[in-house]
Amino acid sequence: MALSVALLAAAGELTQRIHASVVARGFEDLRPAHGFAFVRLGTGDATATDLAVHLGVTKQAAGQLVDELVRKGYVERRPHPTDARARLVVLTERGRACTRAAEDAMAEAVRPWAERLGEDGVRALCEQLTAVAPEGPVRPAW
Amino acid sequence: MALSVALLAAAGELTQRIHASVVARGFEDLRPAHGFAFVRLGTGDATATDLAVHLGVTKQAAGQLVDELVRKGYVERRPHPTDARARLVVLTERGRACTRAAEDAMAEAVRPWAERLGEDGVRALCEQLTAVAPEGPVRPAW
DNA sequence: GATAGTGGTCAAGCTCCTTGACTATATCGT
DNA sequence: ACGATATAGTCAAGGAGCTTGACCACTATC
Repeated sequence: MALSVALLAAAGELTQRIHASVVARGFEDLRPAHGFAFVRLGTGDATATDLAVHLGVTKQAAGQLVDELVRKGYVERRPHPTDARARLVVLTERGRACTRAAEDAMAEAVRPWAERLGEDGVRALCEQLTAVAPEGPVRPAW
Repeated sequence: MALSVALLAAAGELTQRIHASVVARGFEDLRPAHGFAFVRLGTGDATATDLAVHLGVTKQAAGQLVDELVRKGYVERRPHPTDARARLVVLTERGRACTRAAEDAMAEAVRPWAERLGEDGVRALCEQLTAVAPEGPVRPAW
């Protein structure tokens, strides 16, 4: 019980820290939700529909999100190599820079834990957490 | 880095499980966000403004949330004992029943961890997580 | 080659939250 | 005591982000 509450509170705090750090590095026009999109977009093989599935929203909502990220210069659309209906959504250089900032912020945020748990402890904790959410990082959606 | 991702994913998954369980017990007109409000309301001494601070939203938004919960029968407003401007927001019996359902769901969701970590391990993990978010459970807000 | 399925877009509407303005009560300073 | 300032709450209007529904273009299946 208390563990659940602590986990949710920690996740909320972690999200805010990451976001604050990303904003501080000059990416002021993003919200925390965009980070979850970037995780999927990072592989370079995502379509808008893939993104919709990953985020747990409709494909229309995903399309609007992509529009916004294109307008702000974080991603661009490219023709899909094998499917003329689809369009790949890939990160621009700015998008990759933002991704690096978020990764740095994440590493920074968990540094105290890493020091306390040690490398093996972190890996073990990671595996336990992953066991709960095997599908990878989806948008929390509350 | 991976730890952050795993933590966020676990929190999202945990939220969905708790919500699904609460809905399954007959509280179908609530969203996960309401749970964060119930945490603050449980103490019985909360005003709408207290709730706003706890959730990180404006007092107007908190007031609308309270209106909704009153309409659905989960809380009721009472005059504040010492401040004629303020009104206490307290859980009804239905509200308390829902809180118990959520607590059960939380305990259920972390049972596998409890078995694996042991009582001391859970407490230690709890403390580490709490160290990151000392303010208690606030709404994640992404 | 007809038929059903999938990727994407357009349009309308809804929900929840915001900002701004306002009233009533409380608190503080002198 | 009393005026100035701060706080609890409400009303109103607007906006961001999501939804549903309809639709077109292309793909896959038989």
